[in-house]
Amino acid sequence: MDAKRLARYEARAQVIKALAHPARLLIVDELSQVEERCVCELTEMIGSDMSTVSRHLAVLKNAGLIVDQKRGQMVFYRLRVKCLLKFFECVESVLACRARDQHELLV
Amino acid sequence: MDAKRLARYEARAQVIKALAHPARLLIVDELSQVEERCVCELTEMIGSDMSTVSRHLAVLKNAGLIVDQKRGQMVFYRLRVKCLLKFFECVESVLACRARDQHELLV
DNA sequence: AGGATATTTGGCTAAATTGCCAAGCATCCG
DNA sequence: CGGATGCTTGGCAATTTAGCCAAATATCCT
Repeated sequence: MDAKRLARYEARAQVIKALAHPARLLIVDELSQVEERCVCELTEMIGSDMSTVSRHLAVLKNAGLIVDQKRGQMVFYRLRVKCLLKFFECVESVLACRARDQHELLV
Repeated sequence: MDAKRLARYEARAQVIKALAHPARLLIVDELSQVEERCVCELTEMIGSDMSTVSRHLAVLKNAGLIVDQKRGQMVFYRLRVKCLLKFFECVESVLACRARDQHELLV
């Protein structure tokens, strides 16, 4: 694999890796529906320590998927790209396909 | 996060995690162009040990993204879902967005 | 049978990821 | 000022992931 091609796949992998966690998927899913959420709201929804959620948000931000905005003592996050729904449609079709095959095995 | 929602995000995360590696992205990219490839061809393209590539292929297969078919002593892999191109379009738009922002910082 | 080729798997080590607690920082309120 | 609130960061332990070599398996060829 030549250096240029490798660099491109590494850049893609970084973005995809940022999405590869249940809590971060919840965050992205939520932000695709409500414009913005503060850390405390997301922490409530996810149900783990706020420090953990803060780190998840940092991963998503670092990957360029979300942006933050501080207002008062709260920090609000929102999506930076809108195409993630198509993304998830594809993931769901993989899951549906897999479920169908497993069902056929049982018959 | 209730159990059902968690289960769904975990299933999604497993699929996405399978894609979150440069070598596996190369494999998927290649298979979106050429119908099928044997392990030896992919090993040649990636440039690491065949055992490593075989493990990457197992990850993708386990996630339901590719299927294998043995013919003679060779094993051929092909994509099981066709929607991955849309997937990558989205990733690319994230990267483009990020690049634009970084460029603006320099100006 | 016996050697060559293609692939997978076991075993190991190094590195990355995750999640919690505690501590730090900034902002608000009394 | 001083305490409370919202969030981030340092530090640590547990788990997962990645990649290599060597060994095992399967198929092909002679």
